[in-house]
Amino acid sequence: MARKSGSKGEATAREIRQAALGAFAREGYAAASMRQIAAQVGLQPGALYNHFATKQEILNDLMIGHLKALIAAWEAESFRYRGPVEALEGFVRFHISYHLDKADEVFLAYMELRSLEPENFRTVEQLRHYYEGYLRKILARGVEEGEFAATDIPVAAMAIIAMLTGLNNWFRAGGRLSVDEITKIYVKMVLGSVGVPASVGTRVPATTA
Amino acid sequence: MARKSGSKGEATAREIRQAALGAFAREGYAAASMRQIAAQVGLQPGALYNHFATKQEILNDLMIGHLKALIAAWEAESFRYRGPVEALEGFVRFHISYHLDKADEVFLAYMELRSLEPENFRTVEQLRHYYEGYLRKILARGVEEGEFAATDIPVAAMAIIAMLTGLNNWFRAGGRLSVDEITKIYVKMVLGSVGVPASVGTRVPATTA
Amino acid sequence: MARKSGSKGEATAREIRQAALGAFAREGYAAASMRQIAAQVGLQPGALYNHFATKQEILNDLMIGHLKALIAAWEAESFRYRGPVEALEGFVRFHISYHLDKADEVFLAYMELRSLEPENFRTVEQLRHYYEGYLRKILARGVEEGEFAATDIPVAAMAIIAMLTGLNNWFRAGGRLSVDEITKIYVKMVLGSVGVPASVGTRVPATTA
Amino acid sequence: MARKSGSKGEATAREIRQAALGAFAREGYAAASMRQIAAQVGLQPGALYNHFATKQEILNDLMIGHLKALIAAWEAESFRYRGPVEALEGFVRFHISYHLDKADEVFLAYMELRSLEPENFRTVEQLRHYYEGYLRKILARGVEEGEFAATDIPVAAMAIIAMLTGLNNWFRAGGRLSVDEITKIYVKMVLGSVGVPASVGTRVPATTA
DNA sequence: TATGAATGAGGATTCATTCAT
DNA sequence: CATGAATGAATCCTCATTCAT
Repeated sequence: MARKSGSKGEATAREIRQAALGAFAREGYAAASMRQIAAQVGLQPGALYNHFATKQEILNDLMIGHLKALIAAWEAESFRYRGPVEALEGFVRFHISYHLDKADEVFLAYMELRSLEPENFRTVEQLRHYYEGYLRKILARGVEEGEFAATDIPVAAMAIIAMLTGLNNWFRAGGRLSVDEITKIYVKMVLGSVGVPASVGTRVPATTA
Repeated sequence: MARKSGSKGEATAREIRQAALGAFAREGYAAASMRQIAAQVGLQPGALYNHFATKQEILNDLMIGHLKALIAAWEAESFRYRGPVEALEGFVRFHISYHLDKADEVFLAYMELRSLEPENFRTVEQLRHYYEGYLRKILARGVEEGEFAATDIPVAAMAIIAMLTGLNNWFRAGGRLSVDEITKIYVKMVLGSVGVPASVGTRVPATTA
Repeated sequence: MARKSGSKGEATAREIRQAALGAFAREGYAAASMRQIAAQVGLQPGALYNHFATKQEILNDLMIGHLKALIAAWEAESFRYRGPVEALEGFVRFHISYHLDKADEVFLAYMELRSLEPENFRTVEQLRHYYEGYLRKILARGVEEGEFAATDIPVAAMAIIAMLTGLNNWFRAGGRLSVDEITKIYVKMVLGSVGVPASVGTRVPATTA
Repeated sequence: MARKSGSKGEATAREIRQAALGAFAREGYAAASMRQIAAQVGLQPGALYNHFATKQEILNDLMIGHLKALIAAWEAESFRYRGPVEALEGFVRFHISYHLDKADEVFLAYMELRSLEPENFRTVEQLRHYYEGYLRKILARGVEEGEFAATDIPVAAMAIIAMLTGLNNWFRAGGRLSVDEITKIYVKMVLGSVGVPASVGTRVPATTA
C-alpha cells in the first residue's frame, strides 16, 4: 500500500481519455498524435505510457467504454415502455438524446472503426450489434402484434438507426429548431416508416439519459 | 492546352486518382501516404507532383468530382418523374443505386470532410447542399400538393438522406437480400416516413445510374 | 552496517545481479533495459535504484566480481602444480573449466569492455592483466628452466589465453566431444605451442573449479 | 536514364557503410544511432533510408561484405602454398595480416553476431564456417600426410582461429613489437600446436593482403 | 514526365532515472 | 524497500514535398 489506490493514476487516465477523445474526434485517429494528447493533459509524451500501452489501446478503450455505457443506459430505461409503439418512440427519443449528448464518442465510434485492430474491431462490432438488437426486438414485437407493417426486421432496424444517428452530423445546438422539436419530427418519421399512422403517436415520458 | 487531351499525363492522373481513392477509403486520408499511392501506380513519389500539387489537391479533386458527377447523374434522370410520390420513389432508387455503385467515393465524401482545408470544405458542403436541395424540392412539392404529411422539410430531407446513405455502411453484395429487395423496403419506409400509406407506392421505371 | 547481512536487501541485489547478467549477456549492455531486469526480478524499475546507483554500476559490479572470483579460484588451486609443464597444463585445465562454467560472466567480460566508463575500464583491465600475469609467470619459469622454447612471453600468454577462451564461443554441452576430450586436445596444443613435445604431457589432477 | 547510374547513390551508400562501421565498432550496434551515422555523413537521418531499408540491413551488409571479401582474399592467395606446413604458415600470415588490416570489420563480425536477426545470423555463420573450412582442409591434409600430429581437426581449427583472431584484441601499432615479429611468434606457436617442431618452419613469401 | 536523393519535421515508443508516497 | 507516476531525452523510422538531372 505504497500509494492510495487509484488516487492519482485513474484521474490522469481519465484526463488522457478525455483529451484523446477530443483529438481523435476532431482530427481523426491517424492524424492525432500522442504528443498532442500529452500536451493537452500537461504531460510529457512518455508519461502516457504509464496509463495506456499504445495509442490503439486508448482508441479501443474509448470505443468499448462508449458502447458499454450506451447499452447500459438503454437497459436502465427500456423497462419503462409497454407496447411496441411506445417502446419504439422511447427508443427514438433515447437514441437521439444520448447520441447528441455524447457527440464525440458517437462520431469516433462510427468514423474510426477502420482504425481498430482486427480483434478490437470484432468486439466493437459485437457490442454495436447487441445494442441494435434492442431495436430489432421492438420491431419484431410490433410486427407480431400487428402494430407495425410487415417488413424485414434487420433492414428496417439499420435504416432507422442510420436515420437517427445521422442527426449527429448536422444538428447544431442553438439552430433553427430545438432538440425537442427535431425529436418530435424524427419520432413521427420513424413511426411512419414502419407503417404507424401519424394519429397513433403517443406521448412517452421524456428520456432521462 | 499544351498537350493533347488523352495524352499520357491525363491517363496517369486518372490512375493516381484511382489509387488515391482506394488508399484514402481503405486507410483514411491521414494514414494513406503519397508513397503508397505512387507505388500502386508504379511511380516514384516525386512523380505524383507532376499531376497534383499536393496530397490535399487529390482529395479535393476526388470529392468535388464525385459530387459533381452525382449531381449530374440525378439531373440526367430526375426529369422522368412526375408527381411527388413518384419523384420521391425515383430519388430513393437513384440514391441507393448510385451510392452503392460508388461506395469508395461515398465513403470518402463522408469520412474525410474534416481532412479538407477550409475553402475546399466549403465548396464540398455547397455541392452536397445543392444535391440535397433536389430532395427538399420534392418534399416541398409533396407537402404543398397534400401528398406528404406536413413536416419540416430540411429536417425530413436530412433524415431521409441519412437513412439511405447508411445503407452503404452495412450492405454487402451477395448477402441475404438483393439490392432490389432492399431498395423496395427503403422505398416503403421513406414514403411511410413522410406519411404516404403503403398502398400508394407506385412502380417507377428502374434507375439507369 | 545498517542492516543485518543476509537481509532482504542483499538477496534482492543478488537477484538483480543475476537477472542483469543474463540480460547483458543475451542482448548486450546497451540493448538490455533496466525495465527488463526489474521485470525479471519481479520489481518496478525504480526499485532497482535502491540497490544500484546506475545501470553502469551493475555492469561494473558484475565484471569486477567475476574477475576477482576468477583470480581467487586460480590462487586457491595454483599451489598444487610443481614444474612449469605441470603448471601450464594445470592452468589450461583450470581456465577451460572455469570459463565454461561461467559462460555468461566470461562473455560479458569480453563483450562489454567498451560499455564500461573509463575508470571502471581501467580497473577491469588491471584485474585481467593480473590474472594473465599468472600465465606469464608459468611461461617465464618454463623458458628459464629450459622446458619451453624461447619465445616472447607476453605474446605467448595472450595467444594462449585467446585460444583457450575462444572455446567458449563454440563449445556446446552435449556436442560431439566432451569437455574432457576437448580439454586434452587443448592441453596438447598449448604445450606444443610452447615447444613441449607431445610425449612429455603429464597427467595432472583434475581441477576443482 | 534520368540520372547517371550509380553516380551519387552508390558513393553515399559507401560513406554510410563506412560511418556505420566506425560507429558500430566503437559503440556497439545497439548503442550507435542512425542520427549519429547520418551526422557523420552529413545527411539528415531520414536520408539514410534511401540507401538502406533499416539499421539492421546496414549491419548485415557490413558483416556479409566483410566475410565475402575475406574469403575472396584467401582464395586469391591460397593457391601459392604447396605442402601443408607451408599452407598453414601461409594461412597464419594471411589471417593475421588481413585481420589487423580490417580491425573494425573483424571486431564487428565477432561482437555483433547477436545483433543479427536470425536469418542474417545463419548466413553469416555459414560464411564464417566456409572460411574456417580452408583451415580445416589444411589441417586434414597435414595429418594425412603425416606432417601434423594426429588430432581432432575441427577443434584444432577453432583453437587456432581463436588464437590468431585474439591478436586483434591487444595488438596496437607502434607497440613493443612489429606485426612481423609478432607474426613470426604466432607462426611458430601454431605450428608447434599441431606438432611441427620449431626447426621445420619454412619461410613463405609475405602475404599481399 | 519521371527518377533518385535529399530535407525537415514529426510519428509512436522506449529509456535511465527521479521522487513523493 | 518498493510503488506508481513522471521527466526529458533519445530511439528508429516515415512523411509530404522539393529539385537537379
